[in-house]
Amino acid sequence: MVVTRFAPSPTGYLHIGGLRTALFNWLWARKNGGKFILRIEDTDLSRNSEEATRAIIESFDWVGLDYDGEVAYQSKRFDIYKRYIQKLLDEGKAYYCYMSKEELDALREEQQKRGERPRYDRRYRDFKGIPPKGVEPVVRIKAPLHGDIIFEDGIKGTIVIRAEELDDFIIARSDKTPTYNFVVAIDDALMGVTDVIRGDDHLYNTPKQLIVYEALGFKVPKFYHVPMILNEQGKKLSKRDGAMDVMEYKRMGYLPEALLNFLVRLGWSYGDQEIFTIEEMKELFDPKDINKSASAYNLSKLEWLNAHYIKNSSNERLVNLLKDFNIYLESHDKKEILLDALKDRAKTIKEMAELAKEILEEPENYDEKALKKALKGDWREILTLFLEKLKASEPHLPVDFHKIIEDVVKEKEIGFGKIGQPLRVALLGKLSGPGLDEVMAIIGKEESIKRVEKFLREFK
RNA sequence: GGCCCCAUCGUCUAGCGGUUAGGACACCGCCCUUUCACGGCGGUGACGGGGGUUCGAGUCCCCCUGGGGUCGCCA
Repeated sequence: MVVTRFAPSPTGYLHIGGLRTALFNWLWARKNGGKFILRIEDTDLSRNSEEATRAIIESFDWVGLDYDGEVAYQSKRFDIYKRYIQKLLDEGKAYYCYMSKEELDALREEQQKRGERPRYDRRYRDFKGIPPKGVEPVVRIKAPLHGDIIFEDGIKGTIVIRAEELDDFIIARSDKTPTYNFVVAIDDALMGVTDVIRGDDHLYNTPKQLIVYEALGFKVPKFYHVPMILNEQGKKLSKRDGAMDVMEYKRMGYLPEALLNFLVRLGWSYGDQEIFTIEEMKELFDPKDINKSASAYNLSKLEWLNAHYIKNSSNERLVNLLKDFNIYLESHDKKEILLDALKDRAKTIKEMAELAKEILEEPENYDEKALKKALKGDWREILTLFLEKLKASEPHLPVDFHKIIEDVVKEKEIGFGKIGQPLRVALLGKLSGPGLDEVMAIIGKEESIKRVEKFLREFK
């Protein structure tokens, strides 16, 4: 059975890079009918926030990622870790180190000055004497002194780290709390995790965790280190790059499946396919196909995908989504026409809401450029004639309104543009938007008359 | 700086020794059209550089260059 996990530290919202690794893990587990575990890495008690955990779960809910079992909190498993620390101590595979932080800092500084790699010098590794008083020791694990640590990364290939690059890293702080590299290995082993898919900033942690696996005799999982996501400039993604928080995408009017589709294609591909339903992702995804190089985030691709998914959304769903942007269409009798017209031109739900507003509400002002184009020739005459015919009929559907426009065009022997432009500005205040017959059908005969009359009054 | 990883159009990518180097986004044209979009058609545009190996290299090897990661009692 395949067991994967997403193991964030609760230090803030879930960002899109995190969501992508979560997605990869989730897909792999779901594809194989396995388990996907959500585990909160909160061993550093001073940096936790429940808020952050809630934010992560909220994001999961929004995009539709589910996890198996309860959320695991490492802070609630300290007794387990303590047993293993004691075990290693008893077996002589770990030891107390009485070096203070100050001493350590001094040592590091000195090494740096000499141009050496800062590393603990293992001075307490085989310490037999009397420990110094007043120092709460940390526990360090005995890392191999020589040789190579080798592992096969499912994405990067064979990784070789020389033992000399590692030191006896701390597995328990002086306040007795266990550290990350230690608990990760234990939890992954105890929870039966078979495939670890994580950011490649963890690549260097892997040999450390391997040391723990080795010391405890645990079975080693398969590792996949996925390259990071870069910003649009090809630099490391940071808070300054705008939308990092997954929930921000909801607020901007993106559909969860668009975000997921976008993220799955960042670093992974399946031939020339661009559009993937969740089902297709599950069917086709394989972590071994993930690229080795980092990929840059690009918003216009996301927008394109979002537009695609909006186009293919049911109007019923759109009505619901629009509520978040203060557009309430349930009881609007022409909502189908409105939604169908807007679907093709909105890149986000937010944009769709804005466009809807522009149609539903009488224009407050008229675009300058649009006016210049509209107030030409005998526009007044044309609109007046149109108004006359509009009042004399009972139009409901777009075709009905179209017929009226057509009549005017025929009678005055003009092109559609001659009436189209002034009428469009009168109705919408600008030159773009859905077809005029549709617009009028949506707002109705009376509102159309009202807007044209107002326009006629305003511009003599 | 040490160690490690990476390198195809602007961007996401296909390519797994023999291709006119393909697709997508973006961009630019044309068509459709009462406008703006949508859609359709077409176009510009890439193997970072240098050495090898080979009959043949985007594909394999080495070096350089350029990016990135990491060197915590953070995760």
